[in-house]
Amino acid sequence: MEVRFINIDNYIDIIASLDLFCGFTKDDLKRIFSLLKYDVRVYNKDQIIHLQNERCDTMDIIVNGQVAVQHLDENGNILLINIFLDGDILGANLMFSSRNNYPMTVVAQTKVVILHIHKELVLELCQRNNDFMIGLMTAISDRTLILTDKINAIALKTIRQCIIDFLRYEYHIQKTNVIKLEISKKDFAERLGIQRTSLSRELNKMRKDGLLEYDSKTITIKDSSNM
Amino acid sequence: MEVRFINIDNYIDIIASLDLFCGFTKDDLKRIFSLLKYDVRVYNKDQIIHLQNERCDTMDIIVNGQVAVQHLDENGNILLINIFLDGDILGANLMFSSRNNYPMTVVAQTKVVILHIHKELVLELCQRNNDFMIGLMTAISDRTLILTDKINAIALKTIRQCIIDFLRYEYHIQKTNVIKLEISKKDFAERLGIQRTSLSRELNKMRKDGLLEYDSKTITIKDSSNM
DNA sequence: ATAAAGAAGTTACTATGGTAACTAATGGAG
DNA sequence: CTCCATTAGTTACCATAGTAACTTCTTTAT
Repeated sequence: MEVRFINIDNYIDIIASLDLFCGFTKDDLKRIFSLLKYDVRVYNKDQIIHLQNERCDTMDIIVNGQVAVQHLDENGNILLINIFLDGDILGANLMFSSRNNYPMTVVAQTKVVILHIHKELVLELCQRNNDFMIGLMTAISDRTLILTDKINAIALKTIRQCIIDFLRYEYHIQKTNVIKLEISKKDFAERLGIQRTSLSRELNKMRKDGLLEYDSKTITIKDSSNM
Repeated sequence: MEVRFINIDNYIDIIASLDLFCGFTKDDLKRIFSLLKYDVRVYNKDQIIHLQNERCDTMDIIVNGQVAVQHLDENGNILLINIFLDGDILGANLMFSSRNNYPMTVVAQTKVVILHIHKELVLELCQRNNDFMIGLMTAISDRTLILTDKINAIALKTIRQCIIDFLRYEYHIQKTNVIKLEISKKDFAERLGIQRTSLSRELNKMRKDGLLEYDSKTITIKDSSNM
């Protein structure tokens, strides 16, 4: 559970390259960050970065690595909301909202370097630079879309419908009937918030119904007319 | 399906009283709105204000009335996301996000008066007044909380768990075991995204299990230890 | 006051999907 | 290369909740 504290200088190039800071020069950033209202920390894979209900005092920028935001229930069932990557921002919405507790759990998916910027510094950056404010606004607005997409993806749907929606979406992206799975079946199940065995069973049924074929790495759409 | 167009002057007092416009005088507002990048419209109960996937070009302020944001599936099943009231803002997130189609359906719950402000005017107001921008930021941030709350409320839960969560929350608000229902059972079911009959059945089971009593207006918690 | 509409309750039937308890396959680490 | 851990697949069993087709109770409008 090691959390290493790290000097900002090692990361100033990466930070300066983020869209959010495009209105600042490296020297600006060095000066601003010298005010010390930030931490850079390293988290190991599977380490919890923020627990649900934990108070939020910092805006987090992922400098390097992958972070999962997930809903957990009391039995440990997981619904993955989204994976965030290098340059993505977490907690910005909680900084400006009327409540500031993490509504979900944030977990490192890989080794992750995170820049935690304290609230006062965020507000200062907003005042100092309009592009920064607009950038934050966009980040927060996009967050609402991730959440509505998630609701649309899971609400009122059977497992089969979720699978079909996923395949439709991936067909649209990959432009082929042979959909390459970038994630494990286990992770796919978590993404839909269902049991792995239930996913397995439904894929099997769909194969029997002649809708698709699949192996561990791909799903091949056979009959798109009935999906 | 009548949509009446109305002059802003009738509503300038109400608009000026909204938190969002606290940084503007009535004269400021009259001058700004004279630029004509807005509409005021009246919608009747049950009229659709924005359909899912419809493009969003305006930020909507509810001047008067109630509006429901809901997820609909292909069979017409409803999951109510939230009810918005006088002074609430809709679509602000879509204005700043990288995608701008309504992810859900917006329906008038009562007769509603809505101020539709066009994107350019919103951006102008942001530049002109920092309080307006901060106000928008808060509105959008709070929207993410509504959505995460909704996901937490329905994801991975049985009907009984949803009912218990609702009662716990209402107990916390109403501070009595006799929970007054402000909504119909039908609406309650929509809020949980379930069938009305399933809600009915589960309430019945919970009564048989000695957890609660209920009638059309109230639910009385009998055994909070097992909830 | 009464009809008509809407909300609420009931229940038999059924499909969906979670649980548990396995076996089989895959893939790193040493 | 082979162990061990992780991931994947299978299936019997059962609980949950949707569907449909009713009845009964409330409102509301005339």
